[in-house]
Amino acid sequence: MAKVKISDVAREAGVSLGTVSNALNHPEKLRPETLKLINETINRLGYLPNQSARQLAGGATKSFGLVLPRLDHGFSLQIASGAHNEARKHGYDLLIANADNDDILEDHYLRYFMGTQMSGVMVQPMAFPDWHPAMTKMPVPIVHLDIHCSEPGYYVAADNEAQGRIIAELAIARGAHHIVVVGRAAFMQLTLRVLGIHKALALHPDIKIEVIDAGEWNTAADGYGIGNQIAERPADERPDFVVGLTDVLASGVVSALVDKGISVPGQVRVAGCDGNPLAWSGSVPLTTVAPPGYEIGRKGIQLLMEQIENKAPTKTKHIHVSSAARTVTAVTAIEDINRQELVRPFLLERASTQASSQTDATAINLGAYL
Amino acid sequence: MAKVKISDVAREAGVSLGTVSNALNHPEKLRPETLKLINETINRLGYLPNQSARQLAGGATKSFGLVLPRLDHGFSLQIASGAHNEARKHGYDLLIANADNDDILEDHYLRYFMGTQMSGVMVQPMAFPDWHPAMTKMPVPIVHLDIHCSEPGYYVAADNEAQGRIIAELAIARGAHHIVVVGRAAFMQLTLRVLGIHKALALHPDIKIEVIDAGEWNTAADGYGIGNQIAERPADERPDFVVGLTDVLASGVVSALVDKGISVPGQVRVAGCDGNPLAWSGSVPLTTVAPPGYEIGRKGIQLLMEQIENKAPTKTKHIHVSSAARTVTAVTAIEDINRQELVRPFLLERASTQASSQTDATAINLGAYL
DNA sequence: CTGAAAGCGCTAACAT
DNA sequence: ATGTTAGCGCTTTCAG
Repeated sequence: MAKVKISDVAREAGVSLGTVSNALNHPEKLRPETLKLINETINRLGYLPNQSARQLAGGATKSFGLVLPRLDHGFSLQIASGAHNEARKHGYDLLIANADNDDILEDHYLRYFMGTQMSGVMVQPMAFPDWHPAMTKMPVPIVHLDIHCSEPGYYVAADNEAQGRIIAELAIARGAHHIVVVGRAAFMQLTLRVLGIHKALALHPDIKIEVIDAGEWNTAADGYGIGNQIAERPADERPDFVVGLTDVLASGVVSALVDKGISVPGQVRVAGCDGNPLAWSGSVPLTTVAPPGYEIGRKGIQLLMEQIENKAPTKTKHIHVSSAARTVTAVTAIEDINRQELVRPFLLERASTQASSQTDATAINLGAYL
Repeated sequence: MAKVKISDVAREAGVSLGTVSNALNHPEKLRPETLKLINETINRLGYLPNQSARQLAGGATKSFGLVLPRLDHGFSLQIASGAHNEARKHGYDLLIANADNDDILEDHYLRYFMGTQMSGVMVQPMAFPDWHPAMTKMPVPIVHLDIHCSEPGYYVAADNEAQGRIIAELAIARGAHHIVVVGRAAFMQLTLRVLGIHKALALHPDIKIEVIDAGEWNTAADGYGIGNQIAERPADERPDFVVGLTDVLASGVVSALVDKGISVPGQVRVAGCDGNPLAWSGSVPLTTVAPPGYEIGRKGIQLLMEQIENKAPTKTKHIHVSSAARTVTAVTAIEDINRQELVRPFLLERASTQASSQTDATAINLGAYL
């Protein structure tokens, strides 16, 4: 129980405290034999450097914090994975906190990380983040994932316009003549998807496109309703390709269609648009466009590194300003950068749009999400 | 960038430094109005307590560390989830580190957490852990997950014997007359599974049981080989139920059987035994017995709490023993407890053993792993 | 409630 | 190459 500390090691090894510290932080400065002696002593005593003390004294930490909204979604895990690999590559540790769908917890961990003198923090914010203006000008580099935003800050997100474009291109490739886009473009993201679809289709004036902007919440039930409506049309007015702005919507459409005896993908192909894993679970595995979590995580760390490196000059080295003059508002010196990185999503084609039936749909899923 | 510190808050709020500290740690000791004033100032200045300093000064941390071997396996995520919820319930934070299948990293994070003055640390060790004897008597409560071990320490794992028993009971329920158990019981875990199977079957002397202990690595290829061998037997010597000691093995068996034109589960039912998600991806979704990750995570935190509470008396409060006498070997005072908790696994029945074909196999998967 | 002061264990100068 | 020392920011006394 008695904690072994650096001075114990020094005493036991018969060297000075500073030497042990050097053995830990600048081993190259020691004579190999001294180093060896010290390391042996460290192991013998089971000494563990007190990280808190190191950080307090040293400043830097060489570790990043990542706050995730949940751990049960492949996308977040991909982010964690990409972030971790990139961080290790730069010699940094990555600590992950699970906000568990709770925005208070999210905030809590965010502050915790910033207070731990992490070198940087990343967060995949919960839906509709309510930015503390303070957050923006925090003393620690921070990157927001999976979200676009015009506020100053660093953001990495999937390219929603590309998401739409990709799905439209698939429709074209599958020989669609009449496409119906389903869903209420209530948020920026969805609007961008619609935009992408239109852009891709602009090159194909022969293809008929129709947007059904019904329902308010983009629920599966909304999708089901729209699917029903489509099913009841005379065959020649029926689309041959339906795009759901979200996968939930699309899967509702599939259910309705199948219930009405319309074959998917035989008579109508259906695709979602956001890589939601639930897309596996329906009766017909749903084609979708998944955001590349791994890349987003990687990119996020890269932006963190960038901030760290640019900021390097800011050496606050023992500048003993008179206490009175220390007006904290000097903080505004931070440039109000807005940096947004978009990462291209990728197509996950499954049974709901396939030309011929294939059996390996599940394998594809696993590759993408596990 | 200039970090706001507690003294800044004190000055701005016109109170003393100690009062701000109290506002943070013992708010009940302050007059409500002072508290409010201080909190406002804290927000206004964007003050973030330096966690490193707090820990250094205060000792405790109210947070746990969890080292996971990987983030891409449902089991580990379940652990994380269960651990997180239980930790929050006790008012603790949970920080997760991903060792990424690298035992050096695992060790690194373990030490990191211990050095961070975490209140406790949990680890789901990589296969074949090579216990540092030191680890056992660390200054921080530690719990090992997903592993049995007779070394002193705290362990929470799935009940492997139950795992075998459950699968055997399923076989019985499905009317098996001739069961083949496939796999090399190379490790304790697998041996226990076999034991469980035998125990369950002991009550049914009419059922024929056969163990094929082939291959050395329990690979899918091994399973395939055994599957082939089974397929080639005359129909009356062929088992009607095959249990793979691991899912990988079982899926190899399924492949071989199907390739030889033997229907699964029509002619032969096959089940795995360890809840590996890959069990979804084969041509026939595989029945398996999954370890209850969530429960294991929960239980782990409970053991941590237990250690913390028992250890409470150990107040090392400023006992200024003479430096010379401070022999570190006093550590041995820790009782060499060996505490093992077993958690019962649960059956995930899928197509490979089902009586009638069902379609919701995927839904079951999602429920279990996402 | 204030003010002052003693550390917590370590790092990074600065000497030697 | 090694020893010495001044903090890092905070929590806790303890006496007003």
